[in-house]
Amino acid sequence: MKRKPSTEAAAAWIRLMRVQSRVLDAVEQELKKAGFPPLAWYEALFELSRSPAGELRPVELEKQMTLPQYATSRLIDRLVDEGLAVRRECKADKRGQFVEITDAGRDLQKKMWQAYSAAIEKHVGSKLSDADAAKLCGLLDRLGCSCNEAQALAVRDGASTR
Amino acid sequence: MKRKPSTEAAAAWIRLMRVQSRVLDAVEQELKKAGFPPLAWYEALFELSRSPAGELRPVELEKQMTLPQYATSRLIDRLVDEGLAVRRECKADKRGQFVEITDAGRDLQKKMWQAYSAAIEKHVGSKLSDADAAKLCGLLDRLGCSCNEAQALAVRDGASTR
DNA sequence: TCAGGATTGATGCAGATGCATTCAGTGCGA
DNA sequence: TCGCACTGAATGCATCTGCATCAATCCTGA
Repeated sequence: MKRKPSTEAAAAWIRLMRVQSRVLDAVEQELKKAGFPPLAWYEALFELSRSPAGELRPVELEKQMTLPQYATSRLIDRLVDEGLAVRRECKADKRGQFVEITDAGRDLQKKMWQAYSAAIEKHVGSKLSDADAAKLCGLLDRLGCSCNEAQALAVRDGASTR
Repeated sequence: MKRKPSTEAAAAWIRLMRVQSRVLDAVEQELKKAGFPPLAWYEALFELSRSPAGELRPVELEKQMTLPQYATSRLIDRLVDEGLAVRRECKADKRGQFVEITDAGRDLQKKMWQAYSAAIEKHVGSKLSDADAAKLCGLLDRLGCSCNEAQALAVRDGASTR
């Protein structure tokens, strides 16, 4: 009789969990050692910087980053506290607001990309041929109902800014 | 000129992060909806239950689970609070202790496996052929300096208890 | 035009986490 | 056998997270 999750599926599951957490830890550690804030800040700054006017509604940011609403709200608090972004009122919808990246924010995003891209290369790029990386993408996409394209591009586009 | 992290590597990185978090969230949610504690509790109970005497030194547990020391200490606190494990003194090394799983702990571990295995099947098994799952394993292993075998077996062995 | 429901964003609270430190106990070398 | 470095485990503190809830505004349909 076949096992419910096959041996292979179970092994894939556990590796997905373990490997991701190892690799993520490694990358976060490198950022931290370089004196940078957590990855989430980078992601947020990146999303803001690549948006047309350098500003986004919190709701948008939330969607891009797949973060819960309250987490987004607090992340913005921190960015604002550090002068990396500012809140602007939204005339069209008075419930809402815009979050705009500041020059300091753009600057930090670029600096972080140096360290971030190096970490990706070290922990992923250098361990997989491009062809294998592409295969891995394909397999992962089958699990994730596909990351939306915007997100898939988040890192790649960043590359052009270095 | 080639980009430092190739497009493929960057895409693999971002998918690894996003897909893992989606899948993990989904699985954790199902456990929670079924009224169970978090996955970490299962892992700990599983490690304890499969150890020869049903007990482990916190240090061992820590290694199996790749958790920081203080996290292990607190996880054990919670297990003990809920009567799922007990702390026993370690005569051989008075600094240390043993953590022993209780009947209630074994029971919960088995019950959780029902929900857990179903969730793995739903979110991983059903989306990948066994051959693809194996391929995914192979690629992930290249990134993770390989999960150690014990860990790789954590889920699979559990299957035999259902 | 107004009631009622949906959306946007913030926040109080409880629990979890990371970090550094502490304390007890061990074992080795002088 | 003493001193000292190391190991095993707990904990105080600040921060972060998850959850539920709130207030404000918006939208829709009668």
